[in-house]
Amino acid sequence: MAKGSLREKKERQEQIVDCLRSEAYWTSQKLCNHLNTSYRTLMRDLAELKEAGVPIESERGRGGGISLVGRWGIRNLHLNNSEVISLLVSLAITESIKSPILVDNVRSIKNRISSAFPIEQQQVISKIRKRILVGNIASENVIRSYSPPRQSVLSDLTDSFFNLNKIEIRYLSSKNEITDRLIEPQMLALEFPVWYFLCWDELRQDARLFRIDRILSTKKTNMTFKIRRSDAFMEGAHELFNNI
Amino acid sequence: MAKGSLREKKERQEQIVDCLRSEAYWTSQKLCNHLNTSYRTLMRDLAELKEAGVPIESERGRGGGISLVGRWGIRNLHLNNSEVISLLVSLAITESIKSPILVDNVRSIKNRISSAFPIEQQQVISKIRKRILVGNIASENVIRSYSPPRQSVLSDLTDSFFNLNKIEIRYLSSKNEITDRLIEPQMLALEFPVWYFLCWDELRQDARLFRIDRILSTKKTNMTFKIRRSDAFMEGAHELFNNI
DNA sequence: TAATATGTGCCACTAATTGGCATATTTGTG
DNA sequence: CACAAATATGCCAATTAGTGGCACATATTA
Repeated sequence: MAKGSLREKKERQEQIVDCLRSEAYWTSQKLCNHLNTSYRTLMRDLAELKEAGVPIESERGRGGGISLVGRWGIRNLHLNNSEVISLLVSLAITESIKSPILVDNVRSIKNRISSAFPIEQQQVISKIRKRILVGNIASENVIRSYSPPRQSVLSDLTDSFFNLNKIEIRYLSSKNEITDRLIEPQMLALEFPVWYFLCWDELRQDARLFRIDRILSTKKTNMTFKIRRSDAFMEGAHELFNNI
Repeated sequence: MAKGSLREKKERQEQIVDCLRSEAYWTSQKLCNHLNTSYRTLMRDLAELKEAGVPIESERGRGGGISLVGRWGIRNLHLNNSEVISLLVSLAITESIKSPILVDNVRSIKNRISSAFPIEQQQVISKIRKRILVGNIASENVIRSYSPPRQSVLSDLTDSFFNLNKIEIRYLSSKNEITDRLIEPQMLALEFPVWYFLCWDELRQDARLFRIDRILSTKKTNMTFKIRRSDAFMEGAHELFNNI
């Protein structure tokens, strides 16, 4: 390549974004100087960055210049499956709270995060989102009777939920009766701060609701299950819950 | 460059990551084939990607291969100032709920998101984080008496909070007395779902707590203020609140 | 109208990228 | 233990993608 180019293209483009982030307004001259690069190359870089989706805005004419719209950027954030879900659930919770300080932003962030993933992953994420519901704060009664569930029970259940594995549970009903069940954890619902599993009960061949802290113990199985139509699990609860 | 190279480096490296995300295991041969590139170039790309922080793992020897650790990736997510804060607040809220399904992930995501920003921004973010507190769910009394604040009041207050501008407010005290005050919104605290502003009250020259839905109206000013030591605003509340 | 910005097409120069080859190095298997 | 299958690396010649300079277009403001 031509004279004076020491760093490589990629690095230089990152520098440009960093510059634009650190100060609100730049002119191309100032940037050329700062980066020690030619005007022509700068303009090419800017064009490439814009094409790549970096929200760079430029104003022509006297008093014009170059600026970055979202001046805060996340680069290269690698998350695993359950971290993505946590992130989305977290935003959904915040949204459901209708906390005025945040609510405007939260929805758009949720969508932006979702669409920041590659398309194939978006479909997977979207499927999981449909299986998680967030409602209102639980009633005082429920909150008072709520106790945090055991960690092992919890991880078994979430595994089972994500991997679509049937699971055996020992459950303490609200009438204080202990029963053993084989269930398909179809959906998850949150009524602050209590989680419920909306399940298909194999033995009773019907939909059942299980409060997570009332599940006493679990036993994994290798049997898999398929997602059922959500209608059965929602029965008039549509107004109470929202998908994440 | 040498034969058969149609796309550019950057694009090819993105393709590599996409491949690794779409399937759990690849061998270099398979990747070379798929990308129509030479082995040598592939290895160089992999090295570069690793250096750039992409969590690629490779196992040598028979049965070895190349894989991506976090197979879900966000690329190029551009957020503005308040969106970043919303995201972090949202995660903090989730964390404070101690919702067992998420709590393990949430803390690590929070940190990963924070550190995914350029260093200069990390400092700014960290300063704001110190000014936002999250406590427990408000008491039933408070929840019952809570009404969502007016949007205009809200946006004035958040502007004032982020830009460090003093602001005049008309406040309805818990004794139902209406007073006018000039305040510095130093900190924000959440007791689910109620937000409080921890402020320096100019006229009374003391720290005061304002419940957001009791602020009747606001009037912006151009006066700026400085962050004060948080001690005055916390007074024994340290155990009740956590920074986001 | 002049001054000051960004945006673009063209072209020659060249250094950064590429691919091939040889060679380590690691690991599992018969 | 020897062999096979994988990743990892150094070197070098070929070449192309990237660069910079120049001229010109276009937009905006004073």
